[in-house]
Amino acid sequence: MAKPEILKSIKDILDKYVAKKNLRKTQERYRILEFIYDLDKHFDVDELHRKLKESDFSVSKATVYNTLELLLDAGLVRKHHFSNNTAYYEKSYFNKAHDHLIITDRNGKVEQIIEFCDPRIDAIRADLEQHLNIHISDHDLYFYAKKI
Amino acid sequence: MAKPEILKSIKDILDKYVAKKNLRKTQERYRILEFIYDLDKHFDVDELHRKLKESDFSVSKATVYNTLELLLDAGLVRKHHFSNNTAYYEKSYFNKAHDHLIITDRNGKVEQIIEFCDPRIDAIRADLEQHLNIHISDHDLYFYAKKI
DNA sequence: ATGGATGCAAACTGTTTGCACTACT
DNA sequence: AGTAGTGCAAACAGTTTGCATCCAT
Repeated sequence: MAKPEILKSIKDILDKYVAKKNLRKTQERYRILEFIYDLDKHFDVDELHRKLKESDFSVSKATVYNTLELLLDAGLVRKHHFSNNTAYYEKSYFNKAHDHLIITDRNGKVEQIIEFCDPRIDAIRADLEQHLNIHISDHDLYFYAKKI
Repeated sequence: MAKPEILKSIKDILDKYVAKKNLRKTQERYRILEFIYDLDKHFDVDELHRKLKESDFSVSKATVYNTLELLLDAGLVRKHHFSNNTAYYEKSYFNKAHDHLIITDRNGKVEQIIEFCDPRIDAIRADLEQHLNIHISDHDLYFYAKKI
């Protein structure tokens, strides 16, 4: 179970987001948010949908997609595309920006994800922004290693 | 049209690859390879298939997929997953390893791709390899900026 | 009570697969 | 001649969409 103060903070963020956008405070949105913050690794939509079903709270896949989209926009989750065609998500609050080392098996299936954070990325980013006179909103850095 | 010496080199690489793997030297493989090396930007499978059809040489989508897989394994093309569920490809020979700045419109649709290369990535990679005692085979670095 | 959100199923898109036919070796 | 490779269409997986129903406001 996520720590109570974290739970409070993320609900608060969702409250504000929902209020600002004039959306409704549905059970689904809050339950899915809490559920995600109880997970400790990256997950795909199917996995989340299945685990929600296994828990007491079952929702449709459409709602999972909708809610993830909303949480993404609210900055409460991050979305990743590793080197296959499935999107992966992870909670993002109290979980500072980071990069990934993806370890796959021989077939390219994701086996393990190691997170790290390196300040040199921000330096590259700053240089790019200055050099091209643009604003970079985000980045993805993935290193790949194959399991022997 | 790609420079003749480049054409010669890439055909040579494919020749050797095909010979080593005991595969056949089909028209399709060589024509698609040449075609890709005439393109100057990233492309997805659909685009390549369409452009091939528009040119004199039409092949099936299955063959496009098969051939890209083969060229990928031969090291003649690179494959990317930007922040959507389509795979993008690009020629890789005489086109040194590089990273990407993806500029999208408000809807997240890819508008422009700027390539760059920064040695700091290799430094990060080397540190990771040493620290975790693994071999990193590859990496993807994408910076994202939205068109105003 | 109103209409935004959900659930379900159908549609869609990118990719993979199976099988008859073609053409390299 | 033998069989890897191709073309086509059907199957698949992940995601999106349409519409009837439900429930937060």
